[in-house]
Amino acid sequence: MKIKKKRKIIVTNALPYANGEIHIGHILEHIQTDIWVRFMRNSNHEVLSFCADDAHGAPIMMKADELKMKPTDLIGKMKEDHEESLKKFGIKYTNYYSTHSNENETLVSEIYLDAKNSDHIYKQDIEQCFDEEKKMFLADRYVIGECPKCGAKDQYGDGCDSCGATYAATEIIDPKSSLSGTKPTTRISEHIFFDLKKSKSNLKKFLKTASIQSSVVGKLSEWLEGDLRSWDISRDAPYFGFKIPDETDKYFYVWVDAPIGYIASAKNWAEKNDLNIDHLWGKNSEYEIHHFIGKDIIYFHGLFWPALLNNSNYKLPDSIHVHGFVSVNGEKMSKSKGTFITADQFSDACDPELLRYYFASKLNSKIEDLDLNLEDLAQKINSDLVGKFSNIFSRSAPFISKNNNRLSNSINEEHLSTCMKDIDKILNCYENKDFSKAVKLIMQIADNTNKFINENTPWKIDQKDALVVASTALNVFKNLCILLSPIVPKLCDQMLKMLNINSFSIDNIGDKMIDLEINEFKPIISRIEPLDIKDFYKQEKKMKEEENNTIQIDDFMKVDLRVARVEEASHVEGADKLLAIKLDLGDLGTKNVFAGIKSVYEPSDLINKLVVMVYNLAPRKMKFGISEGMILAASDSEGGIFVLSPDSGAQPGQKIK
RNA sequence: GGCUAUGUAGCUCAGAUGGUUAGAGCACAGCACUCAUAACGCUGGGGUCGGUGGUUCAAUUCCACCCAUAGCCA
Repeated sequence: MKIKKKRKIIVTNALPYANGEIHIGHILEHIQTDIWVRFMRNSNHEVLSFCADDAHGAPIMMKADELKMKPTDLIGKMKEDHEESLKKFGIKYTNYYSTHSNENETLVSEIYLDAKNSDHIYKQDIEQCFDEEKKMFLADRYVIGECPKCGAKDQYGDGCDSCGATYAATEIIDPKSSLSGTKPTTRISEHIFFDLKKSKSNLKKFLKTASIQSSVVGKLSEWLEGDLRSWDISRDAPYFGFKIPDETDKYFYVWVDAPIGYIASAKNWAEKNDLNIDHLWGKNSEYEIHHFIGKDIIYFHGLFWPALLNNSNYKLPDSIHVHGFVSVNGEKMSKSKGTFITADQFSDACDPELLRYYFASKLNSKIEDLDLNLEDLAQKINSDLVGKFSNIFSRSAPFISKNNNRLSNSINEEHLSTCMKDIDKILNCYENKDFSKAVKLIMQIADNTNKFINENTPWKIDQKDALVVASTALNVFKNLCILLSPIVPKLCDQMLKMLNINSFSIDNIGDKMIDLEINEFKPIISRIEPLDIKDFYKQEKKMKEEENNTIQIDDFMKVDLRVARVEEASHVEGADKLLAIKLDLGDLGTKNVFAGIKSVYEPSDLINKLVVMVYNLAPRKMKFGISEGMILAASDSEGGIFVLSPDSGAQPGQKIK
């Protein structure tokens, strides 16, 4: 292994939007980033990771309105939920912040004014649809009507799904506001633009120097050489966002403050740690800036963002890592198709770490979509993690156990060095985000080691020699744990703990475990059954039922309630709370029950009282005898026990319904 | 509509700067083993490499067109 220079790295993830839950599409990106971050840290580089909730924009304003909440309350709750969901997948950031913050507002103003002072900002009137009832300008997607080209109905204001035409929302025929249903009027408004053309030569330079996948550079160059339109960065009030300095009722478009939110998150952390943001992100910072994003937001990160930063005090990204989308069982993720899976739904149904392994086993550095195939997932976990990886420990353990859990004092060096030959290749794959290749190579080592055990048949030879075979296998296993730890950290941590090792550093790969005591093996991961999409919704359905807690009449009718007369009542010797009660149920005869009402009622108070009894409750054996039902009483944590009593006239044995 | 990516065994993917029988893992079948969580090992069946046409001595690999899927069109 080559000793590499320690790098200083800042990593960001695309900011989850604060109007919905984290879903497994988000999770793919966070897992990709997290694996890379963990690997780089294990390789002794310094890595800071920053993320935040993207908290501004019209959709959030409207969602808050719909839920009758203040936008700030909505985004506060969302941020908590998002962090909670990510945590379940083992994803944690150096700092997870919000774009709705003082730091961000300051930075946005600063960067905007720098752009303005360097003459990249201008104003221009534009025509826009206006909802007279809601008193607001409408984004194109909130205008619905007939396509002006082909006449297709119910098309959005920005383009036609049917014929593919693009047009302005003001051109649409018979337009309606999707907010109020009214016909929008057209109004003129002055908007503020960022002049992208002026950044063309700088952007060209940026594309040459930054480390970006070639196909992304190709796409960006194509845009760059095309018609570089200016970027409309203002929105009119009402809008949930930051006010533009020196303007009235003008707000920054959410996409201006979103990427600046990366820096704001870093700044928030820096200040808490007595550091200056310039040290992290200033033009002369030693830190490499790496953005991980999905292919849908290439334009923003590849053109607008560096253009905006050019005239600021902050450095441009060193690298942009773009990934594809997630599909589920071959279908696009969609709520209507029932293939939409949220992070929480997944973690309720399946160990989240298994998804980390599955995604890793399919991730590469290309911008390809990745299909989550649930049968494939189970297969991969069962054969790789259980059958190959964990199996090495499991099948070696009995021989070690026979030696009081002490490893042999010599091992098969030849096998060990055979297993080391691809280590550098594996580390390179990790660094280049070719996780699928890394996983493949790691599993090859596991395969070889299982074969090694097979060929040496430790069950047929002397215990002394068997111990050497098993100890050799465990030495390889320790390395496998370290190699897999960025992908499945929890699993590897548990495995290494059994080996009394607590470092994931790749430096430990060379170390040998000889004549050491380890802990008794316990199986940690077991085979799983393939999941069905429906499994993700079961839990939720159950929760909903519990929440509403409504029952059908049939459910109620299952409980057979009867009027009963207390015939006898007495203290129970040795019982602190119970009274023994004999109930008269008319034609139904008598029943004996115990009731926990001693603290409030004297037996004599109860004689001849009419009460309500659950007649068909299964008899329950208690310390003092069998209770054949229960009588109903009201109480809560505030205290009180109030036995229910039917009005006089009710007859013992009568059904209550 | 334009652009981009993808299309290789039942599944998930690798690969070929054009050249003898196209690879892996899983699944399946047979054999074997019993240390291991019905795990591991060996052997085998299975593919006109999305379609059509072209360039070439030779294409699955290059080119054109088409089809399918996904995304982007700020």
